[in-house]
Amino acid sequence: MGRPPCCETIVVKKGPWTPEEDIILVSYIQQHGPGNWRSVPANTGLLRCSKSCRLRWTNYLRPGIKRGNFTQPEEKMIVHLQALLGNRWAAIASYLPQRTDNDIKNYWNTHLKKKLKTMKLQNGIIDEDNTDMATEISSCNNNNHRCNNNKGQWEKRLQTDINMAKQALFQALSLDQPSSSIPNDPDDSPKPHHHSPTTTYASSTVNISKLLQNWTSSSSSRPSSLSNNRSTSTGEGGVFDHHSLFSSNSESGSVDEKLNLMSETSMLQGESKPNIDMKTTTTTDDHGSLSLIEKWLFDDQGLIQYDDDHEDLINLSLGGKNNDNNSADLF
DNA sequence: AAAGTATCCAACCGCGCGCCA
DNA sequence: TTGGCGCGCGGTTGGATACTT
Repeated sequence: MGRPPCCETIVVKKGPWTPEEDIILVSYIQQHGPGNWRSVPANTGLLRCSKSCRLRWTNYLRPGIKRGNFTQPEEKMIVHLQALLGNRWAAIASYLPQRTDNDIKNYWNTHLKKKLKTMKLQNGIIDEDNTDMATEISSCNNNNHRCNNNKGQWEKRLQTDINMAKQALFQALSLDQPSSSIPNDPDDSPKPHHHSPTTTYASSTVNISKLLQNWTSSSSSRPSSLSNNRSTSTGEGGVFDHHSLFSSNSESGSVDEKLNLMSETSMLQGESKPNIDMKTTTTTDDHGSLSLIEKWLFDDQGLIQYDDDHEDLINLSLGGKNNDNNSADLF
């Protein structure tokens, strides 16, 4: 025992993060790497609970995050995967390395759900909202007590299939390739999470304070909080919104420093997104059989050839009867 | 132009799992 | 073995913004 409670004893700040808090968090993570969240508030002086720090990092500050408009391929992929996995956003997000589960969840709830519903109606499919395959799977997932018997079984199959499909998917899709804000390891080799403090700009508290000074001096033009600045959330963004965060009245010197920080930050790319249980392994013999799921994922090449029309989407999500059959096989 | 309503999304909350003492 | 904690996940909330009347 002996682990002290998380953050119940200290006063924690809630609500939107300020740029200052962001930079403190980023610089700390640059030095120490993500993880050990409990120590973050203590070591940084942030009046945030560890959970909040982790959330802020994973959903907003983490390098490689793409924000704003979802592309058609992404949209289709989400629909497809949602039908396959249910509301397991973390699992879905593992297929879209640039998107956070929170982002995907939000996008689903605000856009796709509505879109699909509309399309179902247009197609004369009158089911009370939650009777499509996706929600069946989802509700099953969410009601373990009811579905336990099946769950273990299908999840095993599912994960085996998914692991196989995953790699193939990425190869086939080359998701959103360009420049993507995806981790930009020049040599594509994995990087350790931790970086030598001596080499990172933000590791210097002096430099951090310079940054803060710049913000303070330009406070008239800067938003009260990054997260409150809508334009940032829809920008081409990446990581945290460099433009707004670092725009200010940037004099040349500080610009370089800021850029340094940006590039250093992007070196943290190794930070892992939740991976869909790779530990459940894919043995080599698995490769022999393309599962139903995998076929379904790739069927009609919906993920590769993108028509913008609605029918495509609804086909993907509802899968017509084919998918129902497939799902029936699953369970 | 103002008020009301809808939409979006960052952040919070609570729960479950796995690890550790 | 057990109980507590950290972490990750999914659901929900609330404030800001956009749209409509």
